[in-house]
Amino acid sequence: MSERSQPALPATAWALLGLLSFGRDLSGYDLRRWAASSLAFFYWTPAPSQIYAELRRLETLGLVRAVGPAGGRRRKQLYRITAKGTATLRRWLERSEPGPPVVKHPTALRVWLGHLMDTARLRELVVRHRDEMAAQGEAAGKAAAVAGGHDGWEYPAAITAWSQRSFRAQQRLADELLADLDRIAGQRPPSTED
Amino acid sequence: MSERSQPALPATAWALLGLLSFGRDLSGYDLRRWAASSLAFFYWTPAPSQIYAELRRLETLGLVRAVGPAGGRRRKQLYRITAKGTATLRRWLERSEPGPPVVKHPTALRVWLGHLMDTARLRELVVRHRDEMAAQGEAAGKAAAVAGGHDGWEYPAAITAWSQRSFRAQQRLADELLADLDRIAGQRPPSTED
DNA sequence: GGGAGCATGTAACGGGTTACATGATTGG
DNA sequence: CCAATCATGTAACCCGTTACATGCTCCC
Repeated sequence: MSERSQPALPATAWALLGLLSFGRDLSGYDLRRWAASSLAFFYWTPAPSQIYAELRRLETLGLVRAVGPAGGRRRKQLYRITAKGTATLRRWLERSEPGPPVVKHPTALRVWLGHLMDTARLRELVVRHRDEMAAQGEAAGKAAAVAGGHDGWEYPAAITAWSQRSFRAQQRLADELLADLDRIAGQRPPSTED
Repeated sequence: MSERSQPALPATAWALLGLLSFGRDLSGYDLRRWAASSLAFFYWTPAPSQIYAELRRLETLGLVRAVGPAGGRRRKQLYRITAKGTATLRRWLERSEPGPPVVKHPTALRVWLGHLMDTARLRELVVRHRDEMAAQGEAAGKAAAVAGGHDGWEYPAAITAWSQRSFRAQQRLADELLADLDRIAGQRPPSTED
């Protein structure tokens, strides 16, 4: 028991353990899809190859265990979290510091560099971003509805609802930004104002 | 002129060119600090070592040019964007597709896994997140005020103002999430409700 | 039987981080 | 003169992506 500090696993490992912590047996493929439709809203989706690689590592560490294909005949390797895996994840959640949310917003970057861009194109990019946020909001809403149905899924339901509200907020922010953009575009050209 | 498609530079390169596109001569150190106090709000801050490495690459590509230390005696290498650098950046802004904003939200991840956590600790994490958003909002507000002063900085001013509003929105979202958390915590234990 | 989606993987690459080292300059 | 900050860099590492390969299974 000299394992005082955590094994220092990469983010993918914690994400996968988290997905498995809800008690289902899942394949790499399942994990990818589920991550894409829930984790993706507030965290991130690892590439498939990374998922499979990480699953093998977790297995050698004894944090997950390969279980026989449930359905039967498909060549589909299912994984189940072990007691040790749950304990490790729980310890990580309790002990590690969350750190600040990381955002990387390509559209905002372009607005920031608006002085180098065509104003019409810039505006169009922001409009597309706003529409994208609306679409994401809908997707999150569906995920929230699904999670809300299950017993014991109160937390995923809460966080997907939060995601939905977050996307809606970003929609509004994009609209406000568009107003600012129009104001700037109206002032920039040698205008005949006043 | 066979350079039809972009040189496919990494994100750091575009960030640095962007910082330099405002016309000032900057050192690696300056770039780091300025990135940390503006770009960081909506994009990201590369590690110092990465900045210096990338600057050398940009120089060999002829996109930036080393200029003599302005102040004089300090051992401080300043860089200036070249005409080719501006043209390349401009072309990238016009041609490349922004892609979706990427968020990686460690606190949301923990809420999502709330079933493995102590409710009091979870609540505390969200409170800390909210306070952090408030602090960031203030920082963005200051950056917006600075940018608002300069002529020709309308776009940075707009995007920092947008950042500020974004942080405020996240504050509110965190408060709503706290309410949800309390609701869940109130229901979970074998309660005497009704 | 053939195509669409399922399912798992390999190999190469590089971007970015972490940790560390070094010296110069400034201010008390 | 000493400490703090400024300023630049090296070296090692590895996570994660991209591109590609493979075969299975279902269904028409």
